[in-house]
Amino acid sequence: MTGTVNLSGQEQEQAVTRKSGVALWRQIADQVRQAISAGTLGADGKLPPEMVLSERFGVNRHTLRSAIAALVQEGVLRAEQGRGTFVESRQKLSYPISARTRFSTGVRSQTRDRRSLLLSHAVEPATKRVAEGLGLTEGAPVVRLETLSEADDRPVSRATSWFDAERFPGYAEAYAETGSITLAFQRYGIEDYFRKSTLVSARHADAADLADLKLSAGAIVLVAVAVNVDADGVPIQYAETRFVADRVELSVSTEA
Amino acid sequence: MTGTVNLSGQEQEQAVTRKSGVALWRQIADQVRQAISAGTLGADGKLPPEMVLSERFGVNRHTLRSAIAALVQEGVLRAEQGRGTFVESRQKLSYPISARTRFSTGVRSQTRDRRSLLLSHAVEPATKRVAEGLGLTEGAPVVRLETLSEADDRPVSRATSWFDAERFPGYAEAYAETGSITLAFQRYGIEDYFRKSTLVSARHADAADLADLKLSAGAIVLVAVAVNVDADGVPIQYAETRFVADRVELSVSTEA
DNA sequence: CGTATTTGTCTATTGTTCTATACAACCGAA
DNA sequence: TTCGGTTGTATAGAACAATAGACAAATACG
Repeated sequence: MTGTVNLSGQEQEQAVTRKSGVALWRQIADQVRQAISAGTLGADGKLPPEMVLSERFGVNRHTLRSAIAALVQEGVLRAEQGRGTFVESRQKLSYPISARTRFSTGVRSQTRDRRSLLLSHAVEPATKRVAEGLGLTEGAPVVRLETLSEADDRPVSRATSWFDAERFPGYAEAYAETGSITLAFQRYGIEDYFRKSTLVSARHADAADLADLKLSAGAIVLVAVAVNVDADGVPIQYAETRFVADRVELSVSTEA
Repeated sequence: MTGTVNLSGQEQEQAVTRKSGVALWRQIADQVRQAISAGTLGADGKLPPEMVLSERFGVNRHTLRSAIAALVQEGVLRAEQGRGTFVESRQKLSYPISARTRFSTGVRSQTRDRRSLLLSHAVEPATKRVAEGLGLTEGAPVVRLETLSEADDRPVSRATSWFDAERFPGYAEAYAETGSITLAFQRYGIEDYFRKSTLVSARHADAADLADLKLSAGAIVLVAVAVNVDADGVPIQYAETRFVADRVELSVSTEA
């Protein structure tokens, strides 16, 4: 039985690990960002002075300033000389995952402005993984969509979707015109569809996602690999979505 | 429309970001570990030579060696002088999340040996967050359990659970004797219970979790915050589980 | 106005990370 | 045994991260 156990992992602080791959300023930036999300730091909209925080984390003031600078760069904090450092944005978006999951609709109430951008699209042969997800044979033609979602003018997710190119020819154009997966499906006579399965994992963002999601190196993404099926249970969409872990949580409701 | 888009984010490689908080060797270690999990690297059990990998990632051989050293330390790889570097363990555990989620049972078929350890326990007043989860008033006495789960002698998750101390007096002892949440509940007449909700997020592991889960600094944990309810819908357990992101994925099934 | 508080800038020093080059040790096969 | 391929070790310099101390600039408040 250990003596010192942190209460919950979300309510603790002041725990940095030295000389091990991740710079102190980044560890602190991550913790501060998280504490702001949890409301345990800057609940009144204002951060404690740099001297106080640097002592609390046990680092030099300059190291702490590097962490704050990173968060200012991200738009999480705003520093004003002589006045203090203030919280600029706090809320985490909560994405519901259920049989009726439609990412574009679930978050509508939580944010003012939500947009989806089509970055690129292509028709290509299905890889083994995609073929399995869509129930096709490997090498069958599929439409690939690369999309970016923003909320309040800040990127929140980056998705790659695949569709059966034979069943949904010109899907990319349909999506581009409607700006919605649901509306594009309606053009093919699909009035309703369901989320069959979702695999959730987490990892460091790769270079491409870092750029698209405007993150700094070392940032974490939540990865959701999902299969959507039509009313007959036939797979119609295979998608991998990378969410900015700092801004998003996935809510799995399993009520009957 | 960008021209260069990586196929899926899981099938790409060779993308490190310089001078930004996370050491190159750690970024590479993360990517190699991930590629091994995905089967895109070392599928034949053997890794490409250090020279090949270092060129592929665009770094010095020594930097790449640091990454490999970290993975050897973690038990992912095994290096043999003169022969090469070999994959030691590969599989990711998949944890199902549904109304019937019982973490201890879902993974049984995927692994030979699975154990849960009770690290510590205590009775304490409920924080606001815990009280809300359990439907109690803030400050009401709750039992807190700190547990660690291992599969094949390697830590996979670290959980903190809270229970109503008035309804479940001595719950910690019941758990210690049975080694199971489900069996412990049966002592209080609860034959069945359901997962009401699960919030999934991701973050860097804090110092305490790094130690318990035997991770190196900068590692990522998947965080699942869950509420279990009894047959009447009354909350009986509030839990926060941190999974080692490199070894675990969460599977959300939403079939009707 | 004057003072305390707070963020911003500067210089210097030390330790870690990354690069570069070279060579040793080991394995497997000709 | 010899040789090519591979991992292991050593050394030195460049770039970055962290510490330290001092002071400037802006704000808030009496």
